[in-house]
Order: sequence, then C-alpha cells, then structure tokens
Amino acid sequence: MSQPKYRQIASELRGQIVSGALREGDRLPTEPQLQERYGVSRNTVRDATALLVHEGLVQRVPGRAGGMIVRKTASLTFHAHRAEMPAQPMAETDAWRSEVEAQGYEASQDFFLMIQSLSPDLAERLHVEPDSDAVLRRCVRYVNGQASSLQDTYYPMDLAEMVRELLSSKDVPQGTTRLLAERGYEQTAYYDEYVSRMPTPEEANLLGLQPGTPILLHIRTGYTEQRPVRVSFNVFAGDRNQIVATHGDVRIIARFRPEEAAR
Amino acid sequence: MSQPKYRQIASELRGQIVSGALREGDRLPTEPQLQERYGVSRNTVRDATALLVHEGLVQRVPGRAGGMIVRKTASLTFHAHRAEMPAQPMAETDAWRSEVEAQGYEASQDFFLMIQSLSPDLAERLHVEPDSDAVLRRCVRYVNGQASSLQDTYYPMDLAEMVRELLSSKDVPQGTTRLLAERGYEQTAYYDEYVSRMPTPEEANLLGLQPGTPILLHIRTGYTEQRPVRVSFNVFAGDRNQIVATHGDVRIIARFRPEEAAR
DNA sequence: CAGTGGTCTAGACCACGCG
DNA sequence: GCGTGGTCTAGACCACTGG
Repeated sequence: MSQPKYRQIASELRGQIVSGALREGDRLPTEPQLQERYGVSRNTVRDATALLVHEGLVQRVPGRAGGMIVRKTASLTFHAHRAEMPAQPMAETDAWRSEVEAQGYEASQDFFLMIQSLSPDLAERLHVEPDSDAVLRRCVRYVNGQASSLQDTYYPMDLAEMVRELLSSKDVPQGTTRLLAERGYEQTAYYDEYVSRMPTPEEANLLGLQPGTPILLHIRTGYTEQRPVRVSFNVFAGDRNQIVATHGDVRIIARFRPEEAAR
Repeated sequence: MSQPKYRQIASELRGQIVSGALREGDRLPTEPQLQERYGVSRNTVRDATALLVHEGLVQRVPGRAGGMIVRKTASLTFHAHRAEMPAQPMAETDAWRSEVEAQGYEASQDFFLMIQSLSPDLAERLHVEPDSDAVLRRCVRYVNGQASSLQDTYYPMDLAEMVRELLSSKDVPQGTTRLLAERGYEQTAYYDEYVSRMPTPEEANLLGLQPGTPILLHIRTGYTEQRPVRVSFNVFAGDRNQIVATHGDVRIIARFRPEEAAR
C-alpha cells in the first residue's frame, strides 16, 4: 500500500500541475527546497522530479536563472489530407507552410536528397527487391525556428528514372504528388499507419526533443492503379503536433469546426 | 564533446540492441556486472539503464530470476475504419474481436457505463452546453489477457434519451454505430485526431504500461447530417498497437497487402 | 537462501549562465 | 560570484522470487 517517498512527492507535485495550482511556465520549488520540505536526500528529490520529466509534465533548465518549469503543450494541427489530394491546386510543402502560418507561426524547412539501398521492410512496402536503390527525399520542418517534424519519402529508383525531377536536390515547385500525377502516376489509394513510440537519440537530436517526449509517426504508402510509388515517414514531435484526418462530408464538420472550412 | 559516463554506457548497450547482438527477450548484464565492466558505481549503471528503459528498449524485472531484458515490439494492427462504416454488417466490438483473433491473439473486454458532466472541451466537440450531462461508455480491451487499449465514447444526454439502449450497461448487439443509424442518426462524417503523448499514471495503471511506453490517442468525432452525435477517445498502449486507415480504392492496396483483403 | 532490481542516504565536484 | 541543475561515488537496507 505504502508508496515510496519519491512517488508520493511526485504525486503531490503532479496534483499541483494538473489541478492548475502550477501553470504552464511556472517554476517548481528548487531541489534544495524540496529536500527541506519533505526531509529527504537530494537523490530522492531527483527521482521524484525525474518521474515528472518522463511524463512530459516538467522540463529542467540548468543555470543560475534555471529551475524546473511546467511544460507548455502548444499543439500544431497537421491535416493528413490537405497536402495530398491530386485535385489540390497546392504543393505539399506550400500546403504545410500555409497551414503553419494560418495557425500563427513562422514556417521554414530544410531539404536533403539521398540515394539509399532499401531495407527488407521498405522494399516490401514498395514491392521491389530488397537492397535495390531508392531515392530518399528528406524534409526537416521548422516552426518558429524550432524543428517540429521531419518527412522522409522513398521513391523506387526505376520510377525516379522516369520522373527525373525526383533526382534533383531542389524543391519540386508543384509538389511531388502533383508532379507524379502529371507524368501519369496519379496516386489513387493511400495506406496510412499511425504509431506512437519513443524517439531514437538521433530523432531526439534532430527535433530537439526534451526527455519524456514521444513521437507520432505517420507512415503513408501511396499507390497508383498499378503499384506502390512512394512511402513517406512523417516524424512529429509529440509535444508540438497532432494529425487530423476527415472522412465523409467535410461541409458538415465545417459547420461545427469553422477552422476546417479554410479550404 | 565528452559524453558523461552513463550516456556512453547506454550508447554501447543500445548499439548491441539495435544491431541485433542482443535480441528481443535477451537479458542484459546484471547491474554488478556492468559496474565491474565499466568501473563505475551502481547509481551510474542505473542512470545508464534508466535511459534505455525510458526509450522503451529495455524492461527491468525484479526477483531472483529477473534482470533487464530487451523488450518485444509485437504490434497489433487496428483498422480505424472497419468497425465504423454503416454499410458494415459487423458490430464494433465484434469487428475488434475478429481483428485481434485474425492476428492470432485472444480477445476479451470489460464494459462500463457512466453518466458524466461534460468538460468545456468535450462540450465544444459535441456542440452542447458545458456542464450538461453525457453518457460515457467505456470499453477496456484485453489481448491475451493483457489490457491493450481502452475506448471512452461520450453521447449527449438528449440523444441517449431518444436512443435508450445507450443507457443500458449491456453491450449493444449490433454495435452502437449501427444502432444509431437504425434510429435515424447515421454518421456521415468523421473528424479524426491522432496524438502521441506519455500516459497519465491512471492510464499507465489501467493498461499495465511499462515506463518508457507512450500512448497513441485516436479521437473520433462522429457527425450526422445535422450534428455531432458522439466523440470517442481510443487510448492505445503504444508498444502494442498501431492504427491503420486506408483511403481510395482498397482493392489496389489489397493486391500488395494481402492481409488487407480480409474484408 | 541467494541474487536480482528498488529505494534511499550523504556526501562530492562540475557546467552553466544571470547579476 | 553563486545558485541552479548535471553527474558521480560508496555505501545501506528492502522486496521479490526461483532453487
């Protein structure tokens, strides 16, 4: 029945956060203050606050003016469909940019192009031979100068040879989905997977993730009538993003969620 | 540049895991062995392994025959659409059950019914007054006897009074979506949100989550032509579930993913 | 019983960054 | 300078559980 001390301390602090006694951005008591208040050693205090850190509730900030502060949960909404439908007049990247800006933030992105040998898993998704080559187009997306998500899209090499723009390290002005459609590779079916997991150290580094921040992974495989033509891995910082998808008559939803009417 | 000791140790162990030198279910060296090997104190060893635990890679098991073992990443696939489309002959719960069983697991569930006053957030989603009552139907779903996900669905009270079966603490045989459709409340639009976050202690307890396990949250608001009629919160243990949604012509996808043909 | 991890103490020195 | 958190040590006792 009796909880260990560090859990009791964590519970009490957590209660103050979820009840609103401590608000976003507020500072928790310092470690010496918590030692004093609960009559425990510093390590016990740290065990307690480590729990809160790994729950994503609290962030530790070193330095004289630092401390432990209650994290913010600002969330950017990403629409899984807006950027994708061939009928759309807008390129993917522009769709993402306009979405971010419509939500009042500043958007920018970095682009990379690589040629990679396909892992068995990826080869199966693209229905090509393992170890065959693919074009990897990576896009790191920044919101207010802070890395927020990244997108890795793989195209089979034989397709890239038919649509040479995919091999250019420049942005495709009209968006790759439209480009492919113009060349006769219109994607008419999507297979979407959603996964939640902890980041690899590399992802945590790329996205500047605090401890206790999971990632939201959206994997989209796009099919023409004939074959899969690409697979995209969208890696979102879980504390700063959510994904929205709609089905059926969007006009009904727009009546109750005006922000959805935006197109 | 120099990494702290505990990170170096964690990196080395992580490398053995991701490279496959240590496989799922394998035991890591014990804490005394790691102290010896790296010449550090026990706390430093624990700091190192705590990192791996919170990355979801490793699970600690107390007891004589315990140790630290590499976690499994078995993943159940949940189709966001199968259970929902009014054309489906199958009830929601049965759809879930058959999906689990088709993947070779054993399925069971517990059901609860509660009446709750709506928070402002929920009231807005359902487009009713804050503090008005709603029916909450909770379903805890078990796979192989282990809690795997839970679903909380809220219906506005005025709707439940028109469709009294919603107030019964028994399962609705044909599924609530079909029931509502039969009574003239056919859902023709969905608003789906996907979120990744760390669990609350309550969720961790309900789902038996190990430290370092995030949850995948799927929020679905269902609309008839007239209004929102329900909002469902699907809480999935991130280490054991993924969600799949398809768009467009499913037959194309089925050609390359035979398991999708199962409907 | 013996060996695993779980909790806790009382110290120490360091890196950082505002005043 | 000096107070914050970051890292690390060397101990201690406990709870659990298979042999």
